[in-house]
Amino acid sequence: MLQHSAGPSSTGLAPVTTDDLGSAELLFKALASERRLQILAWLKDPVANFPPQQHGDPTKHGACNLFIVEKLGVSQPAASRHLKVLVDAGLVIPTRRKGWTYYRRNEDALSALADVVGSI
Amino acid sequence: MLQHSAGPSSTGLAPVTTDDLGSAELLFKALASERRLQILAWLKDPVANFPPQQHGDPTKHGACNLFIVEKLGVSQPAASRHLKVLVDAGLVIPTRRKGWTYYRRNEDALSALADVVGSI
DNA sequence: TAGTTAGATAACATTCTTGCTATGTTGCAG
DNA sequence: CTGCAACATAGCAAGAATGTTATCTAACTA
Repeated sequence: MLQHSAGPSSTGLAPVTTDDLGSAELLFKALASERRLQILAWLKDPVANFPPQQHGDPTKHGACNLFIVEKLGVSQPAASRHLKVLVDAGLVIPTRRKGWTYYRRNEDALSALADVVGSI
Repeated sequence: MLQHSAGPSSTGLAPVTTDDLGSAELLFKALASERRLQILAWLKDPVANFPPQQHGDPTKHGACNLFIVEKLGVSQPAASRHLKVLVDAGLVIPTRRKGWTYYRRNEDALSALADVVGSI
């Protein structure tokens, strides 16, 4: 079971109720940032968008935090907080392995977004 | 910040390019507020959600500003600014008639949201 | 013309967001 | 154990968001 920080639920999937304005707001807030949208776009294809990783499978666990930091062009803590926003919204899944942390898209949550938008 | 100044277009339809992170950010910012989501939800059915209007056709032009202000429970200027954010994002269309202003959903723009979300 | 009403704008305070630097914390290497 | 690398957290400053009250403008009405 993939478990991490203080996500809204222990399943890693955002508990989206299509008529719950509060959780919809949380999702939209996470998306309301060009940097975070950029991260999500990059994570669509980690292999193409990031340097080759020696240590983790990009297609399986996602891109290494370091690469995201570097490509974002902001300080490491700033990037870290952006990633936390995405993780807290359930849109991205972190994996800690050895000394590194990998991030990948949560395609289930991203698909569920369509329902949320459809309910607006 | 991006350019936008006047309303995105005189047609009332947002110029959404699905791969433009900037305009997607603008849309999500507009949606990243429980109050504004609430307004959009109410405007789905103006007749059901607002008192009867003597002066404008709710189904045609939307709900009167006054009713939205009152139902939101915030001051008139605060509600006015929320509505402006929605209008600027192209999600809501204002109609000025006589002394009143009516607001209705821009269903075209709201439908286009699905594409934006699908492109994330 | 004067008064009233709808609604936008101005000015301001408070809170949230986002950037930074500095410092913890954790795990691997020597 | 000691040092280093990866990354999270703390603390702070600047800008944006959101609320307020006060004011301005436009249109209707007496």
